[in-house]
Amino acid sequence: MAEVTTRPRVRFAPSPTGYLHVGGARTALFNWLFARRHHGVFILRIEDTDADRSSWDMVAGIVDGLRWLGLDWDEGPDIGGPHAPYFQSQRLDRYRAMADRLVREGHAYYCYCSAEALKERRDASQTTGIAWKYDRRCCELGADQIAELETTGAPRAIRFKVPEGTTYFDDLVHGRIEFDRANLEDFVILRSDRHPTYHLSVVVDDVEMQVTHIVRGDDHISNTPKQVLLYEALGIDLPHFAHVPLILGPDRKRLSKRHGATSVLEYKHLGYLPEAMVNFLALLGWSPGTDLEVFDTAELVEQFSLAGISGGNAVFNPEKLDWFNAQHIARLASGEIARRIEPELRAAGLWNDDVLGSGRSWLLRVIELLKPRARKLTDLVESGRPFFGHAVTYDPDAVATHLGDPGLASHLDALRDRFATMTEFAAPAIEATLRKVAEERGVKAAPLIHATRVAALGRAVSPSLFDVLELLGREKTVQRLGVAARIARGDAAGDRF
RNA sequence: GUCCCCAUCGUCCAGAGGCCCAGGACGCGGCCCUUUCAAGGCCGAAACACGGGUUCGAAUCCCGUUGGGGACGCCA
Repeated sequence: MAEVTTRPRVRFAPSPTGYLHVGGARTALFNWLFARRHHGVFILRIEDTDADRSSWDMVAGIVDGLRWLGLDWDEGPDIGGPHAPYFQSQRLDRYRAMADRLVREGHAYYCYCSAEALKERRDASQTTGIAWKYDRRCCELGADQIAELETTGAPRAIRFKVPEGTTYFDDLVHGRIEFDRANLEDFVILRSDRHPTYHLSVVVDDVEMQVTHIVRGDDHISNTPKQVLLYEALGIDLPHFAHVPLILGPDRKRLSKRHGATSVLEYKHLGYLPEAMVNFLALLGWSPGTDLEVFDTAELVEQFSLAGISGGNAVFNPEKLDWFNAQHIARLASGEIARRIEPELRAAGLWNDDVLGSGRSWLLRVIELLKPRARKLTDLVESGRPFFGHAVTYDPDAVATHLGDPGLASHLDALRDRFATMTEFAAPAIEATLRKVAEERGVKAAPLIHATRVAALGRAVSPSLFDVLELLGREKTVQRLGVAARIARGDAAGDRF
């Protein structure tokens, strides 16, 4: 089973639920990576046969999610394509025509059993303990019985007539999978309201859209034999199937809302980079076969192969996602980071239009300094606050441990005076000055450094203090040192917290 | 219940009969660096579910058990 023939055509076919969840995102990603890797076509198709919910609004969440991840499609509802429309709800006539043809050719038949009657029989079989399967009642109807039912105008659905025997298909991730058709019932392909069921619509669309590889979730394995039967009845060669394992929550249950964030867009708002999300998702169930793990999207495209997909389900590991995010932030150019956090900085009232001009390089240097310790973009906004804002918010614990000693006040005053008068306010000189002041006053440098950090930023952790002060600038440093001295004395405590 | 899929460290993966007393990564512990916190470097604890085969040899092949997951709709 050759994985790739010529130019593969794959599709991502979500139901319009309003948002793209993590599992769907990974399925879409695998399809996209495969298409891009082999210069094929990635199709976006909306499976909304069930509903009147076929508006573009309903798919907006999914589309936004895909766009955020950078997964672009070559054919789809918004851009059209040679097989438009890409909303199943707009293709109903095709499914009906196909269902009618299957009846005509003897592969399907009308079923007049009502939903209620079916339920009754199903429930009855439950008590006997025998697994329920449609009893084929309508398949065995005589011509006169059918004629009679037709005259009463009874609603009729169309069922596919499952032949005896065995059905198999060669799955690209699982190998050959066989099903005894005795376990398959005559499934409905067209409801009594003439709307298709999933089995019919996927097959019809995949055939018409010339999909060559069906890459979808594991949960579809048991649907596949029914679809294989449909392909065979239609006399059409099977596409390749690749069923990818599901993503599970920490409790090993299928990932769902109760596991927290499941919409990819939520991750955007939590400060994750799309390239990190893509990287993480790609390696959840797939491996390039090497020890490397951090890849940008282009590298992923280059290495992707369906053969590298593993067969078992994967548990979503948020800590590892965080790590990937940190790795990608560290690799991102500061200018790009600035561009991405601008909205957040603006929203937090921390954006100074200055940074578009003369302050630009200063902004980039601040980001450069903060970058290595950020796991999320939101960390950058948070840790950047004392740099961008004017007011300092003092962490009470930091103040208590590092500015709690009133004896510190005079040292801070001395340091402030020296900072105010030293010539070049740059990191090496700042460090030399501080150490000198400490030495002159007979105190260790460490406590003074810690106190100065709290003075400058209001918190006990930060990048190297001397770099921090240089970027903060002499003016703010001196001013904040003054405030800190008053806090140490106990004067200013009341209005600063 | 029936059918199907899966089974290597807590988690994600590598391993396609000897290279494996099992390798990488996250997380965890320790050390180094150091003004704090990260980053980085080094070290460490941590797994082939179980039982039978096959074979000179099995994490790798076969069977069974157990465990986990999925599907059993006129949902997709």
